[in-house]
Formats: sequence, C-alpha cells, structure tokens
Amino acid sequence: MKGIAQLAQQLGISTGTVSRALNGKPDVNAETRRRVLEAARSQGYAPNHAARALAQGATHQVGFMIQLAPENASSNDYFFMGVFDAMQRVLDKHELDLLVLPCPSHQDHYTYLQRFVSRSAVDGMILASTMRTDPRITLMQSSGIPFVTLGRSSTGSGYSWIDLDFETAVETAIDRFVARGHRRIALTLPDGEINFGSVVHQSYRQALARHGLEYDEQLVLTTHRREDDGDGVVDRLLALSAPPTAIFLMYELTAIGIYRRLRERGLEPGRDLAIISFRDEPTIRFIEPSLTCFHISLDDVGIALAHALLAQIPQFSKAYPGGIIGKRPPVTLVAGRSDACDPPA
Amino acid sequence: MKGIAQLAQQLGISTGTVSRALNGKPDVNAETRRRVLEAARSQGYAPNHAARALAQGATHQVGFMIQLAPENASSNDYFFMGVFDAMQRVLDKHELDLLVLPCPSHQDHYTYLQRFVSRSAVDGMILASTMRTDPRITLMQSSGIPFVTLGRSSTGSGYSWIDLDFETAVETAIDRFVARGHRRIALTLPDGEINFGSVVHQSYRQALARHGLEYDEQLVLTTHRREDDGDGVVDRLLALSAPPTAIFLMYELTAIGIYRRLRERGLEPGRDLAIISFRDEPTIRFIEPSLTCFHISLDDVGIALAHALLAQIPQFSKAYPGGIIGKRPPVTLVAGRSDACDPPA
DNA sequence: CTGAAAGCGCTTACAG
DNA sequence: CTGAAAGCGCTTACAG
Repeated sequence: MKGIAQLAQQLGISTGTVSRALNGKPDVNAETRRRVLEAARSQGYAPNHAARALAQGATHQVGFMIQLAPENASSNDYFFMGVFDAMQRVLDKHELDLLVLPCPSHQDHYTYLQRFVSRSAVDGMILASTMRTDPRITLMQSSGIPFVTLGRSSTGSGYSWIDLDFETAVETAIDRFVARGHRRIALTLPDGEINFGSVVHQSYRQALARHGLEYDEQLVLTTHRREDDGDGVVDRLLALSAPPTAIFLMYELTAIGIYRRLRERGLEPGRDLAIISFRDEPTIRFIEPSLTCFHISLDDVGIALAHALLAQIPQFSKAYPGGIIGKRPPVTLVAGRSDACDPPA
Repeated sequence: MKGIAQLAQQLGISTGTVSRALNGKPDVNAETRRRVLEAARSQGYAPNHAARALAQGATHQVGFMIQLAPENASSNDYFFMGVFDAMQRVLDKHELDLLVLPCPSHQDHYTYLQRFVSRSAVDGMILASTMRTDPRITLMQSSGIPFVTLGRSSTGSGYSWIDLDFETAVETAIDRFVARGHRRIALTLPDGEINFGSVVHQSYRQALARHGLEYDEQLVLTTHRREDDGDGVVDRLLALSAPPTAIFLMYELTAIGIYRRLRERGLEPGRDLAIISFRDEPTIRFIEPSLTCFHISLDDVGIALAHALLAQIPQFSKAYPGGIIGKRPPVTLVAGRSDACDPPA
C-alpha cells in the first residue's frame, strides 16, 4: 500500500477524508484535518501527480515553450530567466507550477507543442517567439487549452498576447535621431519570419513618414543575432552613395561588429554614426561608448503573462478580470553616448 | 467518450488493442496496427499524459532543475540552453521529454525539488548548481528516482555527477602564468556555498605548491557574478605591499570591472596585469584585449548528463553501460591577449 | 491476435 | 463530518 491509502490506514480514516483534508475542502473536522496535515508533512507525502491530474482533469502545471537555437529570435536567455522568475511569483499563489519546455533546435516547433497539448500535459501554455504566420496559435485555439503568446502574430485573433513595445521604441529612437538633425536613418531587422520584424519595419516607415522623411530600402538591412553581422552592415551602408548618419538596431549584438568595423575604417561610433539599439541586454552592457537603448521590465512581462493566462483559467478568472487582452509593457529609454552626435555638416 | 475509447469505438476494436498498437507491442495484427496508427495520426490523438503515467508508473519525463537568480553561481543562461539542446538529442531517441524546472529565486530549492519528487512527476532528474553541502542529494537518493548532478558536492556518495573540469583549467592557467615568470598569482572565487568554489580553491593551492610558490590568502578574493566586483578586486590587490602580477578569475564578468578599474588607475590589462578567466562566455567575448579563457563543449556536457541519467533508468540502462559515474568533459584553452605579458622586472 | 477486466492513485458526488 | 464507491483514461496480465 502506498500514497494516500497508506496515510489513511495509518490514521484509521478513509482515503476520501484524507483527500478532502489535504485539499482544504470545507466540512472536515478541524482535528482530523490537523492530524492528516501533520502526518502528510512528517512523511513528506504529496499526492501523486498523475493520479491527481487524472482525477481532477487539471495538472496544476503551466508550460512555457521556448525555442533553443543559437539565435532564438526576439529574446535571449537572460530575458527568459527574468520572466520565469516574475511569472512564478504570481503562479505560486495558485499552486501552479511553471514547466519550461525548451523545444530543441532539431525539432519542429509545431510538432513539439502538439505533443504536450494533445496529451493534456498542462493547464495553460505560454508561447514565445511568435512568427508572422504561426500555426501554433490555431493549434492552441482548437485545443481549448488557455494560452498566451509572448509576441503577436497575424495568425488568428481573439487570443491574449503580451509583447514588447517595439512601436514606442522605434518611434522614440527615430524622434531622437531626427531631433539631432539626422535624416538618413538606417535600420537592422531580424532575419526570418519572427513577427516583431514586421512590427518594427512598419513602425519605422511610419515614424519616417511622420517626419517627412523618405523611406529608402537600401537603409534597411537584415541581421542575425550575431555580432559578426555588424561588420557587413557597416560595409554595406558605407558603400552607399548617401550613407546613413544614424542607425537603429534590433539585435544588440550587431553593435559589437559595427563598433569594430567602424574603427577598422577609421570611424568612431557615437561620433561618425549615431546608434540606438533596442534592448539593454547584459551582453552589451559594457560596450564603449555606451549604447543608447531601451529598458524593459522583465517583471512586467512575467506578471502580465501570468495575469493574462490566469484570466483564462475558469478557476482563477474571477481574480484576474480583463479576459482576452493584448498588452505591451512600457519601454524606457536608457540614454547612452552612442547616439550623442549630430550628423556631419 | 474521448481519448482511446473514442478511437477504439470508431475502429470497432477494444481499447486494449488500440493501446497495444499505439505502444508498438508485438502480437498486433499488422493491418490493425496500421489502421490504429492512421486514425491516431489523422485525429491528432496522443495518450493522455496523466492516465498513461498512472497506468505505467512512468512519466517519460526528465526534470532539469535550475536556479533562477541574478547570480546563479556556476553557470549562466547561455550555458544551460546549450546543454538542454544537446541533452534532448539523446533523450529524444527514447521518447523522453525534458522539462526545465526553474526554481524561483524566492523559493527554497529543497522544498521546490521535494514537491516534484514526492509527486513522482518525473522519471529522472538533473540537479544543477550543487552546493558544498547539498541536502537535495540525500533527498534524491532516498526517493529512489534516478538523478545526476551537474556539479559535485561533499554530500553523499555513490551517485552520478558531471562537472566542469575546474582542476585542469586552474592548473593550466597557473602553469601558463608561471611559465611567463609570474610568482604572485591572485584568484577570485565565487561567493557562497557553491561547490566548485572549493574545488578551484584547492586546485589553486596544489598548483602553487607544485611550482614551489607560497599560498597567500591575501591574493584570494571572493566575487559575485557581477562586473562591479572587478573594481574592488583591483583596489584591494593593488593596495597590497606586494601586489600580484597575474590573476585567475572564476566569473568572467569580473574582468569587465577589472579592465575598467585598471585603466582608471593608469594601468593596462594584459600588460600590467596578466588575466585568465574560466569560461568563454558570450558576455565577454568582445572585450579588449581578448580574454584568455577555457572553452567547454556544451554538447559534451549535455550528452554526458543524458547518458549518466539513462544508465540509471532500468529500461535504458543496457544501452548506456557504465552505471554510476563521475565525469568531467574536457576544457580547452582559448588563448587571448589578456595574459600575454611578463611580470614587471 | 484480440477482448474483458483489473488496476494505477487520486478526487468527488452521494448517502448517511 | 465521514465512508463507500465510482470514475478519471490509460496499460497490461490473463484467457481464449
């Protein structure tokens, strides 16, 4: 005999009563409850997860699917760790565990997700790194399992998402550049079908238009999440007949190569080229001159994800009103010296 | 009706047969199996995880517990992502899923682990960031659940561990310094009770002794995983009557502060102080002068962890002989320019 | 090769 | 307030 049956036998009561006591149900004698809790504690008893999930039809587990890849698009690892930590502070209150599901780089992310979903392995799911077209969203919607995407997508509608405020970052950056007198402003976009690439691209066009600046596709380059790509960016832009005097970078690492390559060509970042980067990642925290970029509170992101998810789980939805939402936690400018220059006269 | 019962009804056969077909049991008619597999595929059926785990007494899931904290000791996030990816390439072959269990910074790591263990939520577990004294090991041993630690500990014995080869790194670094003529060699150790701190400390003493150099506790400092601590390191060491001419760093980030502070004091890293750091993290990949450090294959670590764990799961142990092991994947020196200097004459 | 049935360890109406 | 019993969705001896 084991588990709850063993406990029940030791205490001379039924398994049903033990279960009710353990689960905090009302209508259990206070003394009985005390004895049960004490026995469970002293023996380190915890209900078998599978049995409990099967009986209740709920796992008390939330999945957070991330992609494992050298360049996992929108966010890096420091980013996620902070988000996990914040999310769990909220989930803890409801005895929900967070399981991180790292989709291996050699597996298809749709198939990977489908496995967990069709097995009913979690009560809710967070999907990171959404694609412009992302069939995972359709999959989740037809599954009926509550989910929130970290990132928007053009696939589907009527689901909750939390995203970084790329729009504000791009607008702020362009405004800053323009205020300094820059009129040729370049942009690096992420490679591939990650959704925020479109968002940034469009915000960029709109910001330019707002300032009466012409959109020039030669100023828009694609980079991977690798420093090396910065070298190519410099070479390509300087080869233009009218090179840009400012640039906004989506991937911070690009700045490393840009700094290096500029210097190899006798130019200085922050003097001969104004640079603003999207996120204040630790990786480039120490670059000189310091990079102007945007801070995003990982706490905000984690908490928003948790709330958006809980709002969809019937048991908790009363405590988290709002229903289906789309939300972008604020970004704040971190002024560095990389953009503290006017365009050459 | 749902799940396997629904499938069985549609096909006009019993649930037992469906189950056997799905699970690849022998003694199933080839045509029957084909029909079952086809129906399951087309309907996206996958066995309910909880029911399967309960019936089989196995979850087909492996947990990998990590700590969420600004300074999670031995390894950083890039490190883990690479390890997860490699591990899953091995686990995939056996249809085992990897669940990352990120212990929130506000929770006690023992209690956190105990919850998953006593619920039988996983078939095996990896424990990262082992402490000098680590009660989690005792917990795992008494649970009977196969586990491997990533890092050694003085707690317990007879369990499998994989660790980084701190010994070789320290020895190699000291040998390099000594070959250059350095005789006053400083060391930074991790703060707290993380186990590798002791390992490094002891290796350092032994390496010094081997070269007939005296151990001087003034040369051994403690740092957090933060760049700022590098400033203090420089100040404290230069205040000594006989400052060191070389230093080995456990946390790469320390190098940032050291470089900065040296320069503030009119000194140059790699010229006035020889520096070697432990691991080649992306964060400091672009520091100038480049940091001499050690490369560790994350693939090696991930694969070793998977093998060591599989060796303990009865179902797979035949394919992974070796039983209980302790293993340190090799480190290889990545020579930079930060230690390319002789001590001042 | 297949079906009927027990069992995995819980939870939860239902009586009392 | 508590017990007896059914049921969650699977798997797996056991017959045949």
